[in-house]
Amino acid sequence: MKCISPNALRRLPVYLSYLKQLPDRSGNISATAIAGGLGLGDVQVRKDLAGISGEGKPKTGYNIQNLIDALETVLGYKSVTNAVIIGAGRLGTALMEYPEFKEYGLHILAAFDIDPERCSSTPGKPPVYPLSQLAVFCRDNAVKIGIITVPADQAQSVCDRLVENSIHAIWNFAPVHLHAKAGVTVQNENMAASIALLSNHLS
Amino acid sequence: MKCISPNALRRLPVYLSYLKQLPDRSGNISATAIAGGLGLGDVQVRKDLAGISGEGKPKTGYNIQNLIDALETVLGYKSVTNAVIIGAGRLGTALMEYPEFKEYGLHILAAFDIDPERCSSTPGKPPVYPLSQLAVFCRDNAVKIGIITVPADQAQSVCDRLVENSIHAIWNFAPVHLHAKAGVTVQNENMAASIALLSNHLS
DNA sequence: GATATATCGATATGCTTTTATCGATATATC
DNA sequence: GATATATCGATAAAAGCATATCGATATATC
Repeated sequence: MKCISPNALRRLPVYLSYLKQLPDRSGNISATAIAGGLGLGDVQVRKDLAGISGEGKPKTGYNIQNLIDALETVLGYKSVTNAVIIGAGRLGTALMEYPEFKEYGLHILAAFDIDPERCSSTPGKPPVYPLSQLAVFCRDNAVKIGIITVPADQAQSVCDRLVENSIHAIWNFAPVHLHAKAGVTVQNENMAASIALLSNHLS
Repeated sequence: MKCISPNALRRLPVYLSYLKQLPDRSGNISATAIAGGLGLGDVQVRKDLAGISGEGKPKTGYNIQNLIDALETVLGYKSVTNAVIIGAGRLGTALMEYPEFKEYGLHILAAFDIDPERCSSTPGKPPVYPLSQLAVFCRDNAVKIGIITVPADQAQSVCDRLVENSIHAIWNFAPVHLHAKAGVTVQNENMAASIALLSNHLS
């Protein structure tokens, strides 16, 4: 597989959601049209798509359905990735029920919390287990992604614990910057950074 | 004011939270130490800090408290920016009560929703008004940032409406890519992109 | 069938960001 | 006071991204 640059990878889901929003998905679409619809440069779109599709035709563009398929495959939406949530507070439970995750191939198997009061097992929702069961659960269920929604001061230790249990992809919503050994990807969902960009623009 | 690159700007809040976590904030710290603590390169940290502080001394580093002050000033945490939330659903209400925003100088004045059932006015919480009152409220309250937490299909029209009301900084949590005319910054909080980066790393 | 046009893919240019290198300097040690 | 060391700031090199340009090609029009 060709290597896709991180920046391009971030744009692919944007293309995908744009294509899925189209009223008519039969027929073709050009990179120029996608770029116009999203407010991006046409060359950039073409280059990003060239990396994953390779079936663009001059004058006509790309077959929309094939492009959607290719994007979903590259983005892993067609396969299922198992994940767990650590921290069943307000944000954790909100994410547990976030309907879009299914579309993205992300399957939340369970959540974990130190507080026994939060542990529960409602039908139709992912169960919440005590944190002590994390290690066994990860080993038995091929968990690939750990989602951290604990308070800031506990986040790094939870992160370490996930890494110990062979989880190499971590998605952190706690307002701290986590890091882990090489080979482990940590995606820090940084609200403060977003605010910084916005307020910098205002001044 | 010197211009800070967007990437550097995203790192500044990370430095700030690292410094605030230190057990002892008196005394000095070197760029090398910060870099080590965060898993970044020392040159990068030094360069980022040079852009905002300019008071690093060889051998000793930076005065921690001064650095915190400088970071908070640059990031706008010392001044207050007024914001409104459009969409008082689950995510919207979660953000309304997100305690970190205060720290970041972001003041959520109110939320708006089309559903009258969601409109309310509880003491101690930001009020939720009908969407029809948005224009007047924005004009009267110096609102600078609009936070969008409506469903995907309504997000772009809400965005356009905010722009019409002279709001030039928009923070979008709906799972679509919004865009606006030049001069308006749109920060798309893209969950799908984060998942893409994680699952790409796994494969 | 010839011509025109939209669009692709590739190559090249320019810009931004990161990383490396090096002299200068503040403190510590002898 | 001389020497050693950690660290800064600046400059330079490298890498990564975005944008521009151009020939090639599929379709449409005459």
